[in-house]
Amino acid sequence: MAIGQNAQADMPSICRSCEARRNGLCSAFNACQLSELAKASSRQEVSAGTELPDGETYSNILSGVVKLTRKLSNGRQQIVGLHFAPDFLGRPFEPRRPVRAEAVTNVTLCSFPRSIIERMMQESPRLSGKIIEHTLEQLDEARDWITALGRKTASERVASFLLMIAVNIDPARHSTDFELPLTRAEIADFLGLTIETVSRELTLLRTDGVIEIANKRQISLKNVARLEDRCGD
Amino acid sequence: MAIGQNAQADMPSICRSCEARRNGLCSAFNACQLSELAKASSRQEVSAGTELPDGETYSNILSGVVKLTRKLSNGRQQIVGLHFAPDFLGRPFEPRRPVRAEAVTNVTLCSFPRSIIERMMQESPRLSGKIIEHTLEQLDEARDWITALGRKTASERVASFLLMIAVNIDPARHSTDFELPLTRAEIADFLGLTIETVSRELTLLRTDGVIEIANKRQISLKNVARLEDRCGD
DNA sequence: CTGAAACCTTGATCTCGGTCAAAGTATGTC
DNA sequence: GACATACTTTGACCGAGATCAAGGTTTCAG
Repeated sequence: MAIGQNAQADMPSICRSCEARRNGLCSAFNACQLSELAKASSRQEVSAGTELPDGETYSNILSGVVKLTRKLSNGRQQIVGLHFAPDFLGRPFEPRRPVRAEAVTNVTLCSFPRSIIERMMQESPRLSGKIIEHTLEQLDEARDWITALGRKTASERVASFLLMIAVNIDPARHSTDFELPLTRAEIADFLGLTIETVSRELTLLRTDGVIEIANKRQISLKNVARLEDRCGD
Repeated sequence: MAIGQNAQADMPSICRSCEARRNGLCSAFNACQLSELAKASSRQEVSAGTELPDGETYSNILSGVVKLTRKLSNGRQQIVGLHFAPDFLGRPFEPRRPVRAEAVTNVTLCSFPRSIIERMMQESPRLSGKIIEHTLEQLDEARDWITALGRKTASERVASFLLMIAVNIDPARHSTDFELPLTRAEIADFLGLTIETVSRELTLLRTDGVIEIANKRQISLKNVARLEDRCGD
C-alpha cells in the first residue's frame, strides 16, 4: 500500500532495523513522530558496572541487561527489577524511594529527552497506552517475585529464575542455551539468598541432569519440563 | 469564580463529598465527564471475605480494604497487593498470571463499566496520566515489599508492616491508633512468614513498649521513632 | 609462565524462623 | 450458662538456608 510505503520512506534510517520498534516504546510512534525523536535521540554504549543516572531521559535498551537495586542498612541490597532489550528505562513522576540503575552487561542505549516524551504523552493516547502497558508488565513481574520471595524455597527460586532468564534473554526464540548475564552474587541479590546457596542449588540442578553448566555462565536447559516442575507454582 | 461555581453546580451530587475526587481516579475528571460517569456508576456494599470478580469494571474503593492474592502449589499463598480507600481497582490489559481480589473488611465500591473508562482514556491525557501515576505507585510499593521479603528479618518486616498500615489506613492524618484490617494469618501471607512468627514479633514489640495491643486488633503506636529504627532500611 | 584479583564451589556448623502441639480468648448460638 | 467456632498466643523442637572457612577456577597483566 502506498501509505505504508510512504511511512517507510519517511522513517529515520536509524530506526528501520531497531528492535524497539517491534514491541518496544517506539512501536507507539508514527513516522512523523519517529523523525522528530530521531533528531533528539542519542545512542550510547555503556560498559558493565556503570550506574545509569535516572531522571533526565527515557532510553530504549538496544542490547544488554540493566538491574535496579535498592539498598538497606548493614550493606544488604536487593535487586528489584531487571530490564532486557528491547525494554525501555524512564518514567514520569519520581519514585518515592531511591532506586539505583546499573548496567549488568555492556549495554547499548538510545535515549530521548524526558521533555519530548512527556509532551508526546499529552498528545498521543497510543504512547500513554504503551507506557501503561509497560508499567503493568513490570508490576505483574514484581508480583511474581513477591510470591517467589515470600513463599518459594531456595531451589524453587533458582529454577524460576533460570526460566525467567531464558524467556527474557532472547524473546524471539525461547532459547534453551544462553549465557547468564548475572554473577552468582547478583543472582543472590535478586533471589534474596546467599551466593553459597545459589551455587549449591545450581550444582544440584546440574547433577540431577536438569541443566548443564559450561564455564560457570553458559547454561543449557536439558529438561525444561522438569525445570518447570521445580518452580513450585 | 463563576466557572468554578458552575462546575460545582454541574457536578453530580453523589460525587460532591466523595473522597475519590480528592486524589483518587475521579480527580482526573471534569464536571461533564463526572456526570456522564455518574449515570453509569453503581455503588455496592461488599462484605468481608467476598471475592471481587475482576475484568468488567473499574471501581473506586470508598471504604474498606481489598487484598490481591496469588496461589502456589501445596496450598501456599502470598498477598501481592493491598488497596485502601480512596484507591481504585481495575486495569487495562489482562494480567498474565491470575490474581484473586478479595474484600478483607466490609468494602464500599463505586464501579464504572470498563468500556467507558477505556474510551475516556483515549480522549483524556489527564486520565491516562492518573492511571500511569497509580500504576507506578503500586510498582514502587511492590518493590518496597520485594526488598522486605528478600532481605529483611521477621521483626523488620512486622515493623515495616505496621508503619505501612498506619500511613494507609487513614491517609489524611497519619493516626498512631488504628485497627488492624488483617488477621494474623493474612499478615503472615503478606509478609512471607507464619502466623506464629507474626504473633511472636507483635508480642515482642508490645513487651518492648513500642506498641500497645488491645483486643488483638487495636494497635497503638507508642514510639514511632523506635518503630522506624526497627524497619531495617 | 607467574602472580594477583575476582569469581565460584564445597564442607562444617549455627541460627532464625518454621513446624508441631497445646492452651487461651473472643464471639455467637442454642 | 454451655458449647462451638474461629482466631491468637506460647512453648518445645527441628531444619532450610545463613555463616564461616578453605580451596578451586578463570582471566589478565607483566
